[in-house]
Amino acid sequence: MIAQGSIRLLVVDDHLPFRLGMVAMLNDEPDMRVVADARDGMEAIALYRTHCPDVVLMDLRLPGMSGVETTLALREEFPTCRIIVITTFDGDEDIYRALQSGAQSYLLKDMLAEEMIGVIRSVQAGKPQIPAAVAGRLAERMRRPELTAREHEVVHLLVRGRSNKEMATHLGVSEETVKTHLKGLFVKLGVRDRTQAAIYALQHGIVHLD
Amino acid sequence: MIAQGSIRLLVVDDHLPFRLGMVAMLNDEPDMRVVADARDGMEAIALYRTHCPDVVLMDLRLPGMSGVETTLALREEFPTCRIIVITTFDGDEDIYRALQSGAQSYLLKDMLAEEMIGVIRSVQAGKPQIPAAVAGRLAERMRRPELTAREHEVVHLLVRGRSNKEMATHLGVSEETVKTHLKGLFVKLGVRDRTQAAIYALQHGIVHLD
DNA sequence: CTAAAAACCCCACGATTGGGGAAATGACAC
DNA sequence: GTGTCATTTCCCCAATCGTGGGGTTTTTAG
Repeated sequence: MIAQGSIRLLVVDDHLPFRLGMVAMLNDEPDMRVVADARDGMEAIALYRTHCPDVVLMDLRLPGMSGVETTLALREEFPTCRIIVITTFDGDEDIYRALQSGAQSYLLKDMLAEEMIGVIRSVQAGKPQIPAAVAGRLAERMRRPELTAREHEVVHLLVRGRSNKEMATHLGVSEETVKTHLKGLFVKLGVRDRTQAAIYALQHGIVHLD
Repeated sequence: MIAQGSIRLLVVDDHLPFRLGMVAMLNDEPDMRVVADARDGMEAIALYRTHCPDVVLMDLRLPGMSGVETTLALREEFPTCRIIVITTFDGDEDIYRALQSGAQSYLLKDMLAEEMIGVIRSVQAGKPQIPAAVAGRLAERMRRPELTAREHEVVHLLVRGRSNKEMATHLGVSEETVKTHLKGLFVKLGVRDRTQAAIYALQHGIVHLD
């Protein structure tokens, strides 16, 4: 009778050494057991169906479906499933979107084992904890005004290095309109020009390269 | 007589799960043994001194000393030491600098176990192999003209979002001079404006955020 | 339904930036 | 010394960009 209150886990990450390490680290805890591991979103969903784990540990950058897309799909099919994102991305927007899409908590890969273990137990217990470092970033995100749909399109094109004229053509609007959206963007991001806006967007995870 | 031709390894990475996973994966090979693991550069150097491993597996992003700095320090003290960088960074400049600083090969964390194992054996045998994906990026780097010291300073300030005037003040030169350096930068990077240059520099690892 | 808010659109002006070229200095290699 | 290269300064000029303001449409809340 090992696994009476045992927490059954699914690890999703495309790095083999990381998956192996998580398995080793978690199986070392007496009340935890990794029942499966997946290298991408499709595999994660399939394995969730067959194993019905208690908690999923999900990376954000995955080949094919992203971690956020996989989280949304899992929460759609299994509304009660518990997902903890674990990643190196520490942009406030990454954190916000992960929690928004249904994740219960958010861990960074350089955290201590005890912290990770503690968060997993808290999520399993239905009282999810958010590490202080992550909560701080989330607070940053909350202080930033919401971008409009157009502003998101504009900042996306900006990080692709497009000029105002190119954005205008691409969006089917006038160049003056693009400039208006950029103005709003600069104010909301607290920057003064397009270069700072592009860097800010990358740094905070509002837009990703590739 | 297990370890006759056994390869003794040191793993350097700040992510605990990754270190554990590498240890598990490599110790699974009959001819390999992880003799120590470090979470930062200082620890890596200390452990190298006491264990004299055959090959070091080194991450690039470490707290304190970077992977490149640690590699330089190790190669200085132990000119024959063999180092393989293993990281998620795939910018051509990251690869170039790692090999430049004395690393024998370069692996990406999402590669297959067989590929990693094969590269470690080849490095141990004194005939280092570079994975095709990495070699391709390196070729990209070779097609790009070398930046001058000033151009590096300028692109660094550019990624910090500074204006021409601010760069001029910061560098103690005229604004016209800054523009000249920017012109050279645009030509060498194959871009047309500062925003594209900043993005290019980040994407290719010429400058890193933080 | 109406009023307010938000999003979207446009013009005009000054500031900043980018593109062409030219040239002087110093360091360094041949 | 000669030649190459990095660094620096300057010019002119055109294009792009950022900021002021004003205006219209769409959404949302009551």
